[in-house]
Amino acid sequence: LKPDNYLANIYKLPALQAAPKLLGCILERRTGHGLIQLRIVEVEAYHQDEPASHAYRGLTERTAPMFEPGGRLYVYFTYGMHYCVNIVTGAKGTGEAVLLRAAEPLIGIDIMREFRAQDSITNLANGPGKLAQALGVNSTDLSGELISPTTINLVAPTGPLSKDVIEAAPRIGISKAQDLPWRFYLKDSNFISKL
DNA sequence: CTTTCGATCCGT
DNA sequence: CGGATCGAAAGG
Repeated sequence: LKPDNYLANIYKLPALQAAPKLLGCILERRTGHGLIQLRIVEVEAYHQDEPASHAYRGLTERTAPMFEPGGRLYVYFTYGMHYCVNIVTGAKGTGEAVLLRAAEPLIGIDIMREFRAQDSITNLANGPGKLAQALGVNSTDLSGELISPTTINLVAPTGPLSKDVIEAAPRIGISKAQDLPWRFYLKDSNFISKL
């Protein structure tokens, strides 16, 4: 499979299957200040049949992007000050997405330091709000196309990850469905949220 | 219409 | 552990 087809097939999957496959993929964005790249190390799956998901109560103006075909972005604003970035997956009409929780900075580190007002590399994108801020995401980026030079791009890893470097655990910061182990992260990463 | 509370972060 | 800060969703 070519890299593009590789990702296109992941976008078609249900969020629960797509989530672990997005680990190791490279997130990139071209900003006015230069190129930013990060390696995804932690994600969470959400879908409409489960009460912790924004899509649980059906299609609303806010959650509409989750019901679009896989490959778009679902960006939401929360706690009065933070943005979070999701990759929508699945077919049109199914409300599901993968929350990007943490990533390892690779390229454009000084740009991210500026966006975050933070010097420590391990503290640039080790949380969903921090990750969005490191990418320079704001209200103009709500629910855009994923594959576009003006928004955010995803690049497949050089090779498939072996299953035993991935850990599954309960999701963070939710009050419902806390038992579901739908959070996935790379075991050996130093860039996970909640160190 | 009014109230509640969140897929968070940071400083204490 | 609590404050910041605001919009979506729940409640009356």
